[in-house]
Amino acid sequence: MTDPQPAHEIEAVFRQKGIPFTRQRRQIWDFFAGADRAATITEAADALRGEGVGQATVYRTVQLLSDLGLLARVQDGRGEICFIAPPIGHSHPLICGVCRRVVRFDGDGDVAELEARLAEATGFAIYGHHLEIYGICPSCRAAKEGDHGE
Amino acid sequence: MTDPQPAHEIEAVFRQKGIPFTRQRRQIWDFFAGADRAATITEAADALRGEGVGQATVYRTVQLLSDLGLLARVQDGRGEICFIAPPIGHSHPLICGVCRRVVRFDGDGDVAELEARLAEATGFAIYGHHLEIYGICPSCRAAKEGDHGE
DNA sequence: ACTCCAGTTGAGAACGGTTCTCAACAGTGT
DNA sequence: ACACTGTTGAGAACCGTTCTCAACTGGAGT
Ligand SMILES: [Mn+2]
Ligand SMILES: [Mn+2]
Ligand SMILES: [Zn+2]
Ligand SMILES: [Zn+2]
Repeated sequence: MTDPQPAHEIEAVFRQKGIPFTRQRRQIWDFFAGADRAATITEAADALRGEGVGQATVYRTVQLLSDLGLLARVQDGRGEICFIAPPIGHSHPLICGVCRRVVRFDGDGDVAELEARLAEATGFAIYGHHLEIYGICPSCRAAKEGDHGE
Repeated sequence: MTDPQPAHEIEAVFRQKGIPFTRQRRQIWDFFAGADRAATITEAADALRGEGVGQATVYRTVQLLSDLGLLARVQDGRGEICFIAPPIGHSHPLICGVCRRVVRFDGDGDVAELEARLAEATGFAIYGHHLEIYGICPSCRAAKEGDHGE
């Protein structure tokens, strides 16, 4: 439940919509799906530069995957915009502010009541939310304590 | 409780830290505090261009105010990065995806239990969160229905 | 197999938001 | 008045992102 969708399932989504799933698109998907932490577009472009994927294609494909709901945009501890391949279904990221490792969770139960109260109180028609939680992962905590100094 | 802090209270924060509260910094604060909706840095720079505030100063000051926790970064319906002057105390934004009007609320009660569960389950040391809720405000909804078409 | 064709790709140019430079300026203390 | 420190802003530089357009790809039709 925390593993991202394999490429062949993504390919099915593409086919169903009549969108070609090219070699480059697979490589870009694999880059994000294979990472256990959030990555920036620049990092993806750099990693795939030597693999026969142009940077324009990386930008275009990240945009495409985001539009299809197959990539989620988050921000790391320093406010950098990163992307992650979410697992099947709806979830939210718990992000390590140091190494950007991501653990997904489902927090909708907690937010649903809140949204109902807000809709009632404000008259807004609520259509979405954005919830990220930040922390320091166990291994980064250990590394920090090993660090002599604060 | 939903009004932003007046400039003289901000000035007190600056003084207490020994940071000059210049004319330009006041103008930039007033721009964000006076708006009832999220605004981009570019919009602030454009609005203050003729008022004797350079764009470099706008960027520097938004950075400074954010560092001091006096401005919050959010994103609008199209993913644009905007800033808002939060009211006294901790809160979260409910943002209209059409006009970017912002209503603040306190959702920490709902998130606290979730965070405790996550800390327990993952071993992360949680230090913060980012929660935004998106909707369409009553007036934009009315405008949309008045619109003939979907 | 050959052609057709709409969609995709990538090198490089263009673009535009953000940051940097540095000389002028403002404020404070002596 | 003077020195000193921090701020400001016009313009240049920077760099991440988007655009251009010719070459390419792959599927459909014949
Ligand atoms: Mn959710
Ligand atoms: Mn909160
Ligand atoms: Zn970590
Ligand atoms: Zn609205």
